[in-house]
Amino acid sequence: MTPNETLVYNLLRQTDTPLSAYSILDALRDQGVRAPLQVYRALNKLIERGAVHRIESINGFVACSLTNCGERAVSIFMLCTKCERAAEFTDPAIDQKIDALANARLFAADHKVIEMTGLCASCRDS
Amino acid sequence: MTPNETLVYNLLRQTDTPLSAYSILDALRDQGVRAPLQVYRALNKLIERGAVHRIESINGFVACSLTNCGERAVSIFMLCTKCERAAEFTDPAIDQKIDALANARLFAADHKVIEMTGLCASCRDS
DNA sequence: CCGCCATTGTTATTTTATAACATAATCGGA
DNA sequence: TCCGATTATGTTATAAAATAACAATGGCGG
Ligand SMILES: [Zn+2]
Ligand SMILES: [Zn+2]
Ligand SMILES: [Zn+2]
Ligand SMILES: [Zn+2]
Repeated sequence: MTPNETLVYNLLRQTDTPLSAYSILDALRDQGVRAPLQVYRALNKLIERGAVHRIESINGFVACSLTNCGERAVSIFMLCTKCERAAEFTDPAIDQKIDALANARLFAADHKVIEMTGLCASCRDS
Repeated sequence: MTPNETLVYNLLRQTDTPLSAYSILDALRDQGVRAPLQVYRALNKLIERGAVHRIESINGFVACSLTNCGERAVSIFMLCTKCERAAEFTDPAIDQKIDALANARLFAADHKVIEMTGLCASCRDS
């Protein structure tokens, strides 16, 4: 892991809310990260190796909170619109059903995304 | 449906590849649409009523190809990276399993996204 | 006719991501 | 050791996507 990747990864692991690339940049500016590309390059490498996930629906990035999240099964994210926390899960049964749907259509999937937005358990009653 | 919404919706129905808001703008410029906001406003209204879907992973928009796609079940998109076509499906069993996962976590979902990228049936052999 | 409200139009700005190019560090073989 | 290739970095500029702020229009009910 290169220095820039380490900086980005350690920052992401400290939070359970997705960060935008530019907020990562701001947070790391005093540690030598000065340009968006430095952040995006680090993020892309981290994503490639499964250490970080991109949250498509909010243009954010989170560290993977599961072990061995590599391409085994799709990650399912629950994104709270109030506290902004992201919770990551996998569900082999759902994954298998999605694969079956793709196979039935002869679609060769190389990346799968499942995201939900709504209110988390602690935000829904308050 | 307002004039701008009609323009955007009719354009989206003519294609099976997702369009970006700015390519919609370009296509409708000679019909009086001049600013991004006119497109985004129309898109938001169309999305609200389920006539159009946003494809999160590519910042694109497609007309719904199913009947009564309203909030009943989640839409599942297969996005070909070669021909760029988007195919939309629903699968009640998958939808039910995702709801069960959310319920088990006490998460109140108001929007669900499932997207796959890869090669479609016709592009994978060629 | 008048006030209300939804729709539209316009300019400017913010946010997100990449292009293009230059530089430095690393590493393996001649 | 020297060289060439690859990999990582840094920098500036630009493209792409989305929204803010504000003004003007156009029905429509009273
Ligand atoms: Zn993960
Ligand atoms: Zn919450
Ligand atoms: Zn649909
Ligand atoms: Zn295809």
